[in-house]
Amino acid sequence: MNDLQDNLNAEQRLAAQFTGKHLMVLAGAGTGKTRTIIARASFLLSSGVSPSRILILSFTRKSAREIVERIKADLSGKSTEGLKGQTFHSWCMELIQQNRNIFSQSDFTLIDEDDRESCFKLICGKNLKDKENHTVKVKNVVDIYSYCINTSVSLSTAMRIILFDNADMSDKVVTESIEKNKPIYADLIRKYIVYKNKRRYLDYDDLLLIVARILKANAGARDFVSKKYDHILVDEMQDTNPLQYQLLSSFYENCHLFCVGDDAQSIYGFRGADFKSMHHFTEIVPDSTQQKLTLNYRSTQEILDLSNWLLKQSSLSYEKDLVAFRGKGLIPLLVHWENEWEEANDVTDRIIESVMKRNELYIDNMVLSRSVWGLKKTEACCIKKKIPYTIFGGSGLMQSRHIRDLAAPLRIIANFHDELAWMRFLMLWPGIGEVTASKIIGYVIDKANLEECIYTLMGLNIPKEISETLLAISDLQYNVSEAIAEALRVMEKRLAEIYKDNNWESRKNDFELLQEVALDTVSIAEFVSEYVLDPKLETTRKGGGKDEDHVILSTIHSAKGLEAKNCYVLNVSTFSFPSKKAILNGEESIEEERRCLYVALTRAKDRLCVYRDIHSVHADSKIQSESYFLNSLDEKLVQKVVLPHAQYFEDTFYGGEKIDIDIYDDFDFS
DNA sequence: AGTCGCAATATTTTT
DNA sequence: TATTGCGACT
Repeated sequence: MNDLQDNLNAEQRLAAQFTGKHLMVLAGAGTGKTRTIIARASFLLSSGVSPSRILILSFTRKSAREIVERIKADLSGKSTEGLKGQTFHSWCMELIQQNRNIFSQSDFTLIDEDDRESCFKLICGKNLKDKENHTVKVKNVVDIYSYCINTSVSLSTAMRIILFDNADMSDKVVTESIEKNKPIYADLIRKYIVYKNKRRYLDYDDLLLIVARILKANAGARDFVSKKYDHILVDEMQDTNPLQYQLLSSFYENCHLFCVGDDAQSIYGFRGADFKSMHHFTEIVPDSTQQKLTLNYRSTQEILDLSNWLLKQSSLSYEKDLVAFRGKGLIPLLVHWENEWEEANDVTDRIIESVMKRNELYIDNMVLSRSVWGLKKTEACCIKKKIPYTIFGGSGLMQSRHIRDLAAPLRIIANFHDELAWMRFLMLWPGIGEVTASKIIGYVIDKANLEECIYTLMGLNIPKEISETLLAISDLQYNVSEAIAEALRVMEKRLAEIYKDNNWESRKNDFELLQEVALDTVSIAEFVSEYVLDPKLETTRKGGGKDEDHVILSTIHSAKGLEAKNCYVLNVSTFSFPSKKAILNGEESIEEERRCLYVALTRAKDRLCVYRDIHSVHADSKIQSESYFLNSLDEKLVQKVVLPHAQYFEDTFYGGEKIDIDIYDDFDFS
């Protein structure tokens, strides 16, 4: 065979060279998941399978891209032409576009999450109240709708999970409230579906839903599409939701599934991911086999001991007891701080130490946090100490307001029926708010073509830049970069005004980046639909030069699949692992938080630093201190470090139960 | 009636 | 730190 196959251990080789029909590989963290997928791809290619008949799917763009990149790097000799790694969403998008006769969708506009929210806002109107006179939150409506689509649960169930899954309300009260308000939500959702239809919008969920439903219902179509592939390799299987399962079920017959995942790393429950179905894979999928990978190559045993301990505290049994191939190493540090600046300062000091004293690279250091917000102070310290960094996670550049502002006129050119784009674009200009914008849209949306729209706009008493912008870019359909430059030329003055107090200078630089990215696309229409699904700019927020060595600051979610010699996990304190919200949401959410922390801990290869507030053992409430993950931490698992400022507070450390009493109880003030 | 500016506020996580 | 809500002004 070749080197790649020889370097596998027995378990990995068994998986990579599997010759049965379907296989589910249950792989613990760091056990060579990606390596096994690559070896599988390589094995298939060597056995004569054409690259175009192998489909590689993953849940996130990052992991999909990474796998293909690594395959291409590792198999540089072989023909990997046509081998693609996609997200479920981009794959479905492609199927819909390439098979218009099957899926009957043409000339649609794909809308992203923000647009979807705008749609619902439009439908809900201002200050919509429910039967109990609470304001209906648009975000909640979106989440409920999406949860229904992705998991096939009933509206009531979705409402219960998103709205109410809250420990202090009695079940009866919750059920009553749901029954009372259900019609309101049902109505909004129906209106949304009608609205999307009218405007020819598809949202993310529609992409999966259309493909899944049509393939399920139509045997001919199913046969036709599934015969395009021989092998489907699915990474991060634990993040797959019921809708995606249904989608895959259409391929059981004609394709071989090769799925890889780790139940202990399932952290997308909020999107309907259902890791438990991984355990039942052999029951759900006919003709399937299971295979485990248990030997960890990434970390030292001390790091795994702590990670294993964390899972063992759970009431769920994950049956994970990772063993380090590399053997013994350094004990993880548990660093205590008094305030978050001290934490950020210490992290960046340790990074400098790694680079200066141990001659490591910046990229050997990774800082992990539950939320993007939690990285802020560390980012500030990186800037101060001139440490180059890249941030992963959170909303990327394409989500940011100024980019969407500039993209809005381009969207209008691509499809002048795009009401949401009109709304955004028109409201940029002085004197035009929601009401006037709607009025103007009423004038233009039913015109026969774009020229007539622009002509109509010129006749209205509104800022002339509106028609000017559209006119300037209307013949640049096939020169996207130029179109952006032109739109910017007309709009710059206004944008500068809007963002003058909000780092206009750095936003201005983003526009140049946008132009650069646009060079790769052929038409505005293509650019618009492509950037919704795959905003290529998501990780370009850098504090250094282009390909310069850099530290990675990442949310835990975005760090899945990554690893680094030194990992710093921020703020593993009482109020944040698990968060108050998760505690309120009950057992399932708490377990998801636990898995989140598990993912973070298992990223480290050599050195792991876990940070926490020195006051962590004191909690606001009993339930909080009881569920805190590091509560009964075995002291042998970590080495305790107390930062100088926190030392002052160390005496107040109290590990026992906190009892609330009324200190005025003994007095009579009546 | 509609827009704009200011003050208050609440922060997961991703396609 | 970005968004939202409210009140004042056109």
